[in-house]
Amino acid sequence: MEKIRVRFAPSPTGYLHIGNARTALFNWLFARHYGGTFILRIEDTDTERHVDQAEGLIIQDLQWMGLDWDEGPDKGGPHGPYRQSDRLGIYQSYAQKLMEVGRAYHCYCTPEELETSRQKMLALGQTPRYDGRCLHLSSEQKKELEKEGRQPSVRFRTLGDPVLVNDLIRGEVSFEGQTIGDFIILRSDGRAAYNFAVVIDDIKMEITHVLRGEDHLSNTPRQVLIYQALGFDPPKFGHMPMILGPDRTRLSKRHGATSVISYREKGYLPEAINNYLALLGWSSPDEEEILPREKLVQNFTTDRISRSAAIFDLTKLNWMNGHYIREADPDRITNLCIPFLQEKGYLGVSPETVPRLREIVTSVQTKMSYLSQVTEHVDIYFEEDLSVENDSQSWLEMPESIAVIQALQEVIEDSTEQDLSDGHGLIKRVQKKSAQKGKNLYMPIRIALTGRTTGPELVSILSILGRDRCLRRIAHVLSLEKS
RNA sequence: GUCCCCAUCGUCUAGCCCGGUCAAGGACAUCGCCCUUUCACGGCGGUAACGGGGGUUCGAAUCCCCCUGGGGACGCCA
Repeated sequence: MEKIRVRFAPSPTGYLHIGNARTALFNWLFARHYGGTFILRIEDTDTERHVDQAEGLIIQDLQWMGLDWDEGPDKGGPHGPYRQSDRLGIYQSYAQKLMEVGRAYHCYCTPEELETSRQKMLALGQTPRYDGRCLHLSSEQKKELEKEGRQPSVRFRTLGDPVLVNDLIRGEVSFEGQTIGDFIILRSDGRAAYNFAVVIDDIKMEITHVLRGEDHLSNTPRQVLIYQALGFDPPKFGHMPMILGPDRTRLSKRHGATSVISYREKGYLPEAINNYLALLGWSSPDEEEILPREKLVQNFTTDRISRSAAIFDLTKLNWMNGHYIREADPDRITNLCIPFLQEKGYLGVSPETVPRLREIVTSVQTKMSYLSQVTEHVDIYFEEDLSVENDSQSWLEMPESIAVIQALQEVIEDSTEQDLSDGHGLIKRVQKKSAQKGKNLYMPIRIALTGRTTGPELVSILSILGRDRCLRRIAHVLSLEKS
């Protein structure tokens, strides 16, 4: 069997988008499953939309996701260069070849002229397509147009025959030849247009499989035509279902966070992003949903990619991320939470000055869907002035509760710091002293220490807070009662 | 408008290719119960879907056609 070679070809116009991330992931999984080669190629022929930092950001995101490539602009390889802007000469020589065999020609139309003709056809209810007016220009006419200052672009010449695309996911798809107009392969400034550059690159880089979004399906016949005109076999195509927003339109900024980096910054784990994205348009043959990356690699085949578009469901991502957080090593989670705690000002000058940081974070590890939520849960350890919430208030109106809190105060006063780390023993003593048990015992303690009816386990709170802060809070709550 | 793709619970999906084992399975969400000093986690259970209409067939979620609905493409963007 031939060695599989696939590529991910982003254009550096911004952050790595969730949809592109899934494309990258599927290609990577496919390559790794079959022991093939995964190539990163930068499609930067669009100088207008080019963003300087974008390539680096995209590379960072891919690395964060753990999608490593075997050939690419940063590491080279036998089929480089891997940036389209460095390959312009290659495209031009192939365009020249097409001109020589009569499958491409100069077009002198201006973008404005093309736009008006497009509008006209649209108004007539026709498929907008180039009318071929420059195909039969004589050399005199060309000279005239060039005198006007027009720089020609190069158009591929279509023949009107239907085009068959054999798609791994969709099966045979046929396109009417008449609906495909002659399209531009080289712009008037000499840069290659997308449909041309991809084909040339995929040929030169010996790409065997092209897995991409369904939005590219209707481009495919154009590309197939180029392969045929050049005498090459097209690679195998697989057009993956789109990812849509909750309103069933293409996922975009107005649906909220759509860049990988925004999820990273909110504290999503790469394994959760990978796992969730894998399930958008693909399912495992064993029907499992929690799939670590090795399992993903092992189970991934294109025949289990679905055909219908999928809606990006943040709720399920949150569940899955929460799952991976719970499963993760506490030290790792602690480290990942530090930036959020610092930003909130909880860590002072340096994380090391906060004792028991690990216990603090792990005491709330089961409660988070994403790591930035850590601050909402650990405020009880850091905020000095804790207000008493409404539903806690009614507990404080009961004399029994106050008695428990007073008992707690006395017990802690008689305790050492060491005793505080043995919360069970300490609470037992409060129980004896106050003669309360169950909720009536624990709720007042919780409220005295945190001002709330919900939170981490009491024993963690006791030991994390320590003797002094416990006493301060108890005194505070009791003083509220008296006033 | 034209071309192309798609159509199973609210959402992601299994099943469809090779029709009967599907009174349609799982997951998220939701509801209830249990566990539990609280919340969360976890466990158990419930509600919930084959878009519509025609065929073919003894039998259709599965095959065919039409309709409807959704998406994509139609650029000197990728």
